[in-house]
Amino acid sequence: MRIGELAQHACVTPDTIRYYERERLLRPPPRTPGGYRDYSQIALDDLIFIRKAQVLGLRLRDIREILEISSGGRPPCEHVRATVSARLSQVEGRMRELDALRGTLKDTLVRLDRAPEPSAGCRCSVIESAALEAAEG
Amino acid sequence: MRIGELAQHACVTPDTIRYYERERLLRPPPRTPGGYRDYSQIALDDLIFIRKAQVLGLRLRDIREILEISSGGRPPCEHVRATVSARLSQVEGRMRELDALRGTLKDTLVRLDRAPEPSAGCRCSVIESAALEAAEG
DNA sequence: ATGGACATTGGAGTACACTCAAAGGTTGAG
DNA sequence: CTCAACCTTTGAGTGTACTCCAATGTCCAT
Repeated sequence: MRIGELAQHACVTPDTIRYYERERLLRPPPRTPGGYRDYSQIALDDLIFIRKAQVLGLRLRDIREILEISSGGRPPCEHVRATVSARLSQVEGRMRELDALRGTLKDTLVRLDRAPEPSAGCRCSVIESAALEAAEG
Repeated sequence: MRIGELAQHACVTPDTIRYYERERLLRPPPRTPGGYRDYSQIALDDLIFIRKAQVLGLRLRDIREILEISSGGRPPCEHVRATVSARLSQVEGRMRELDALRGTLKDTLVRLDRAPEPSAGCRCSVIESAALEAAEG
């Protein structure tokens, strides 16, 4: 199977497949006499595994580690659990940050509604009056 | 005031100030005979304005637009409102994405707890059994 | 043999806001 | 004079997962 066909089966582009190979997520396949990559069904399974792991929220770096462990013959389930758990913490942390940011943005909109008419020469009273610790010293 | 002093007052690094100049957020200041940047108090105000707008969740690109408008003599408040509002939508969209991802990750952890003992040769039954639409055809 | 679809490589570009390094010039104190 | 601390510029690197390009080569049907 050539790269275009494999790509179609997995709903990715050939560029993505070559990228995964460069990043060592897929092993380099054998080549045809003309130099084309020649994939087996196993390569399709590998590629689909990668996409599934991505859908679960794992990063390519994580997925590479999982694949490396399972190439070593050991089941990677324990590592998967740690990875998923770490990623969950990361996502939750990011959500907390975004939540705080959302609060600030909403508050800013309220203040903009209440703000006096803009005076000439001011940049923006609402931004100027924003709290900024430790920058005035 | 030289760049290091300005940087200290604003709690940023000299590199950041030069970066803002390259990105046209700060105007190029006059130079000393030796070629050093020579900042006024006004530059500090500008820099603090930028940091405040950043704390409010605006991007440098947005802030540059606001500064351009206010250099033109007009108060940028109307534009600020539109910018803040757009950024709020963006943040909320991102939060919805992350929330979905969090759900998937949590669900995966539950399935990992319930999973049978790993069998030799399996990569990871939980990942393998993940739903992946449109990739099997 | 000719044309079009497909493949190859290497390298650059995307978004974002910096951050760092190298190689050199300036300033001010001792 | 010398030394450290500071400054200059240019250019590249960070993280993420691709995406696109050019120039060239292969395959297959006509």
